Amino acid sequence: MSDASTNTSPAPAAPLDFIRQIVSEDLKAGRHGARVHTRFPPEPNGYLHIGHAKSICLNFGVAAEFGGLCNLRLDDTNPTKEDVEYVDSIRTDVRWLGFDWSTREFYASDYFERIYACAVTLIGDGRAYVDSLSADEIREYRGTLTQPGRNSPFRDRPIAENLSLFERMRAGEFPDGTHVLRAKIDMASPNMNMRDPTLYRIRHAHHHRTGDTWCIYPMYDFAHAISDALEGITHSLCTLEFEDHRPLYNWIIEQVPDLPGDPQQIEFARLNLTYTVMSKRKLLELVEKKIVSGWDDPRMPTISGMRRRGYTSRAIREFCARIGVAKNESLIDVALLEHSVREDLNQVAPRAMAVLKPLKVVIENYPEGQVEMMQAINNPEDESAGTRQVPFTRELYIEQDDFREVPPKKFFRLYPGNEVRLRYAYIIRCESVVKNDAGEVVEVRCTYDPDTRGGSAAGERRVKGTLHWVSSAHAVRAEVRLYDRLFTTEQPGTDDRRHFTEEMNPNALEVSRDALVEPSLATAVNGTTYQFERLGYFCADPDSTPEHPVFNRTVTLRDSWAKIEKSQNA
RNA sequence: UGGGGCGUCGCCAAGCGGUAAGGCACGGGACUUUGAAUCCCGCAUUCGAAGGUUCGAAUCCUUCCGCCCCAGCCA
Repeated sequence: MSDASTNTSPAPAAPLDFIRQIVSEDLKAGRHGARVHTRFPPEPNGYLHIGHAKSICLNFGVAAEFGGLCNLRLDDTNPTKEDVEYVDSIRTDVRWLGFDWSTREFYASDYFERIYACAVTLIGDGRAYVDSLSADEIREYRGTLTQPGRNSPFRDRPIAENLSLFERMRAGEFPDGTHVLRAKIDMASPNMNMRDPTLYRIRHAHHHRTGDTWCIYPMYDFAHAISDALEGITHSLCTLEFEDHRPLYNWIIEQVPDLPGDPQQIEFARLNLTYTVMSKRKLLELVEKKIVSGWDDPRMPTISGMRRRGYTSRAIREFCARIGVAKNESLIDVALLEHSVREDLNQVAPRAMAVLKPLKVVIENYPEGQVEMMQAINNPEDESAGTRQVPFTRELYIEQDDFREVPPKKFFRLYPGNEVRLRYAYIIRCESVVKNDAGEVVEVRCTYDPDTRGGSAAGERRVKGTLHWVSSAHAVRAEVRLYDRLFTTEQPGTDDRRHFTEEMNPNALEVSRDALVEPSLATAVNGTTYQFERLGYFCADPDSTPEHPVFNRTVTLRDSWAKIEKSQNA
C-alpha cells in the first residue's frame, strides 16, 4: 500500500496532517513504547459508507506509514441494534478497500468478561455504584448544561451492596431498566459526560456473538477505553463529537487498575459530502422504507453501493488522501470524489462504444450486406490493453444527441449537410432525414467517403466532430441505468422544516432499456468498469445475464459541450 | 447565560514569527479520430473582526464576532 520504505529518493514529503504530526513526534519521543497501533472500530449496525472510508484510510494508513499495526474491532456492545449481516459486510468492505488486519479481528464482546471484571474492581474501589433510579429520574438528576446535577440517593450505597447488586444484575435477577452501574465522578462537572456516566445497563437481549450469556452490556465509553487498552492501542482516533468524552476516556484508563497500555484519544472531523446523507440512521431508513434497492444500491454512499456503481477502491483511497485530516468541520464537494473516480478509471477502464438513445443512420452509398471490421484501441492510456475489432455496416445507430436538424452555434456533430467522423471508421455526410408522422427525425440518411477509413493515414481530411456508433446488425441490446445524485440539496437533512427524504432527487435513476452496445460488451465481466466513449464510465451489474446485459453508469465524462450549450441557453 | 472545539480563495487544505503550498471547482488557450484525456496560463496584497507586541504577525497577546458538539440505560 505504501512505498514509504524506499530509502532511495526521498520524495518532497507531503505535509503531514496534525494526527500524523502527533504520531511522528510521539515516535520520536519514544512515547507509547515507541509503537504505533491503531484500530478501526465500527459498530456492526449498518453498512460502511464513504465517511468510514476516511477513518479506515486514516487508521490503517497511519499504522502502515509508521511501521505499526491496525486492528479491526467490531464495537458490538448494543445487542439490540447489531447483526452478523453487518459484520460480514464490514469485513468485506474493509478488505475490498485494500486493507489487511491479518488475524487482529477483535470484538468488544470478546472482552465482556474482562470488562465486567474491571467494573467489579471499580466498585470495590468505591468508584462505581449501582443506581436504581429510573431512566427518567436519572435524566432529571443530571441537571442541565448550565445547572449542576444532583447526587442520586443510591450514590452512597455500601460497596458490598453494590457488589452484590451488580452480581445479581449479571445473574438476570432484574428486568431491563431497573438498575444501572454508574461511575462515581462528579455530578457538578461542567462536562455532562463526567456526571456519573452509565457504565452498564441491563438488556435481556440476544447478542449476535455471545448469545444469551449476558443480560448486562457495557456502554460505549467504558467498553471502548478498556478495549483500546487491552489491545495495546497507542492512538485511538475518533471523530470530533467524542472530544467531550476524552476526560472520561482518560478517567477510565487511569482508574481501572492494571490495564495494559496507555492509549491516547485524538479527534478529527468526520467527512461530509455535498448532496449526500452520511448518517447510518438515515441510510437505514432509505433501505427499510425501500426508497433504494438496498445497502448496495449504486446511488448509496455506502462502500458496497459505490463498488456496485463501479467506483474503484483506489479512487476512494485517493479521494481520502486528498480531502486531508483536520479538525475543521468540512463539507467536501462531491465533484472531488467524482474527479478521483474519473482519474483512476481513465487509466484503467477499457473503452467501448455504446449508444444510449439510438438514432438510425443509413449510409446510402455503402454496399448492402458488407461488413468491415474496424480496429479499435482498447485504452489509449495503456498500450498493453491492445485492440479489438468492431463491425461496420451500412446501417448503424448513433446517439440521438449527436444529431440536430437545426444545429445550435458551435455544434459540430451531425446535421444536414455536415460531415463528421465515425470513430475508427469513415467520414460521413448527412444528406437527408426521414421523419415519422409526428415530425420527429427517425432516420438519418448519409453518404460516406471510402478514402477516409480507419486510423492514421497521412494528409487525411479533418472534421470537427467524431461520433460513436454501433452496427445495427451486430449491436447487443442492453439495459443501462443512469445514476445521478440522490439528493437535490447540497446538505440534505439540515432543513428541519422537512424530512430529508423530501429532498431526494426523483431523477436519481433513469433506465434506458433499449441501449445498444458493441458486440464485445455482450460478455462484459460483472464488476468491470468500461468507458463508453464520449459518454462516461459504466460498470456491468450483477443483474446482468448473457441475454440481458445491465450496466450502471459510474460517472459521466466531463462534458464541455454541455457547458457551452447551457451558457447558450442561459 | 456551563463546558468542549473550530474560523486561511466558491469547496477542501498547507502554513508552527521572516513576508500566503497544493488539490477540486471556475475562466482562458494549445492539442485532439472520445467536445474525453493531456498540456500551458489565470484564480487570496491577505488569513472571522478590531486593537496590541515586534524591524517583521495567518502565526504571539487582548477583546469581540460567527459556526459546530454535549443534558441516551446509542455509538
